[in-house]
Amino acid sequence: MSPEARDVLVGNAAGAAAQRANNRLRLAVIDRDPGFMQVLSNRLDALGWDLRGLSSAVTVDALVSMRLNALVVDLAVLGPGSWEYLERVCGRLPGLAVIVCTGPSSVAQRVRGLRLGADAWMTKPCHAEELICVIEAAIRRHRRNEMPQIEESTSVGQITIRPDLYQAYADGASLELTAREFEILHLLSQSDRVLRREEIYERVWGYAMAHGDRSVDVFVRKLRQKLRTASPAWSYIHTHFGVGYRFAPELDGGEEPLHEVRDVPGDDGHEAEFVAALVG
Amino acid sequence: MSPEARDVLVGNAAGAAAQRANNRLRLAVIDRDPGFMQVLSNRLDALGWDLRGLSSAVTVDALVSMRLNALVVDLAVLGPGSWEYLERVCGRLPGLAVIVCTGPSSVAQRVRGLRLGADAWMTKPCHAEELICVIEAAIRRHRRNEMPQIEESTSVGQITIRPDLYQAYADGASLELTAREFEILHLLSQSDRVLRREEIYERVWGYAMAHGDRSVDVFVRKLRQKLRTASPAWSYIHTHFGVGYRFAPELDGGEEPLHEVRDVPGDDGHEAEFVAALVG
DNA sequence: TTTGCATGTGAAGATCCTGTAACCAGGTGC
DNA sequence: GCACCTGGTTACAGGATCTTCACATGCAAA
Repeated sequence: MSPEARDVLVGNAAGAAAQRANNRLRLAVIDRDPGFMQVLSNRLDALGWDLRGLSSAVTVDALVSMRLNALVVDLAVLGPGSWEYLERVCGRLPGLAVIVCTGPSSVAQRVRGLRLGADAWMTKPCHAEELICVIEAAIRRHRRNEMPQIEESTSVGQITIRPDLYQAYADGASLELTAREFEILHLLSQSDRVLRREEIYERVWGYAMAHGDRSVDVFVRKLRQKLRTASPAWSYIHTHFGVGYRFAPELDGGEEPLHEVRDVPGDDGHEAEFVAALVG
Repeated sequence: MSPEARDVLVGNAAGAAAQRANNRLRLAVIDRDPGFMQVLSNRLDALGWDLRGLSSAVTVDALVSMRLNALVVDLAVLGPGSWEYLERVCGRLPGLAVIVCTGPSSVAQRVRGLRLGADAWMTKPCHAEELICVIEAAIRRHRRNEMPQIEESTSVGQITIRPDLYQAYADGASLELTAREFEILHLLSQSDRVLRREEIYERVWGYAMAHGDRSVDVFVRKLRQKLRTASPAWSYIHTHFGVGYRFAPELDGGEEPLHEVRDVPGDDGHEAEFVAALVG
C-alpha cells in the first residue's frame, strides 16, 4: 500500500466514508413555494439527502427531535415574530446550520439575521445548486468545529462497539482489535444487509479492491477468532457464499430471530456441532 | 520562569490558544480597492479586530504564520490560478474562515468557489457591515466553541492542569512544560476518546498536518518523559496503534479503575445462564 | 459423485508505525 | 558573540500489523 493510500485511510475513509454512507444529511426547509421545493427536492434526492418540507414554523422541540444537520427558512413564511423565532432556533441549536432563504431584503435585515445566528443569507430567486453549496459550506463548518462526531457506542449480542476508543469489548474486556479489524467490524455492524467484499474493501481501505485480493477474508477470520474467544456462545459474522459477509449477532443453537431465511445453513450446522461437542 | 515571562512567551509562540488569550480576531484581506479597504478598516478598528491588508496573493505558509481567523479575498486580484489558490488555502487551513468577496459572478463560479471550500461568497459592491456579519457568521462556531473553554484547572491522576498558568503540576511541582507541550496535554486531557495525530496537529498548530510529519509523536514523547518524571507510578498518554493517542490516567501495575462500559449486562447474563444450562 | 470455484486457515515475509535520540534553526538573554 | 532554550526535522531500530501465498475445506452445479 502506498503511503498516500494509507493516509487517506486514516485521515478520511474509515471515519468519514463509512459514516456518510449511513448518516444521510438531514435537512428541513420551511417554505411554501411549491416550485422551489420541487426543484430542491429533486436535486437533494439525487444527492441522497433526507429532506423534510415544512409549510410553517414548527416548535423548537420539534426541530430538535428531527436531528437536523441544516435548516433553510423563508422568513416570509414565518410572518411576524420571525426574528424571535430565528433567534430561538439558533440559540437553542448551536450545532444546526441555519440558512435564511427569502425574497428581497435590506442590508439591515440581512445584518440582523446573521447577527441573530443565521449562518448564511440567500436571496430568492436563487439557483438550487448554489443554495445547496451554501448549505454544504455551513454544515462543513459546523462539522469541523463540532468534533464529537456521532460516535455512539452500540451493543450487539454480547459485545459493545466503541468508535471513540477504536475498540470493541465483551463483558468489559477489550477484544484487542487492531485498527483495521475494528474498522471492518464497525462497518459490518452498521449494516444489516450482506456486504460484498469489494464494498467492504472500498469503504475500509478507501480504494478499489484488486482482483483476487483475499485481505477481507483474512480479516474476517481474525475478527471471528477474537469474537469467538470473547463471546463463544454467539456468532456474529455470517458468510453468504458467492456474495459476501453479513453481520448479525446470533445465539448458537438457539432459535435465531427470524430474519431473511436466506442464511447459509452450513454455519448453523457447524456451530451446532460445536455446541453439541460442548454438551457431550 | 516568571508568570510574566510565560505570558510573553505564550503571546508569541502559541497558535489558537494565544488568539483566545488576547481575544482579538485576526483577519486578512486580499484586495486592491482602496475605498473598500478604508471603509472596512475603519469599521474593524472600531470592533477591535486585527486587520491585515494584502494587495496580492501570499504563500500559504505566510498565511499560516499570520495565525488568522478569517481571510477575505477578491478573486480578481488573484488572477489566473485563483481557483487553485483557493483550493490550496482551504485545504491547508481547514480552520480558517474563507470568504470570497468579488465582483459580479455566475452561479457556476459561486458554486465552484463554495465547493472548493470557501465559507461564503459576497458580491461587490457590498455593505461593509454585511460583509463583517458574514465573516462573523463563518467564524462564530469556532470561537464559540473555544471561548467556553473556561480556564478551569483540572486534576487527573496525580497531575493538575492549570490553563490559566499554561502549566501542569504534580504534587505542587511544575512539570516545566513548554507552550506546545502544554497545549497538547491540555487538548488530550479534555477528551476521553482516541485522537488522531492529524486532529491533534490541526487543533494545536491551527492548520493541516503535512504528510509524514512526526511532530506530534515527538511532543508526546517529551510529554511522557516529563509526566513520568513527575508521576512515575502513572501512565497518562496511551498509544492506539494505527490510530493516535488517548489520554487516561492509569495506575501502572494495578488495574485501571474507570472503564465506563455501557454494556447491558442484564440480557447478556441471562443468555449466558441459558447456555450454561444447556451445557451443564 | 465429481468438478470447479469460493472460502477458511496458517504462517512467513514485507511493510508500516512508533519510540527514541541526535540534530538544526530561530529566538532570547547575557 | 555566546550559551541556552524551544520548536521542529530527520534517521534509525524494533515491534506491530498487513499482505500474500499455499493448502485445506466447503459449496453448488453438472
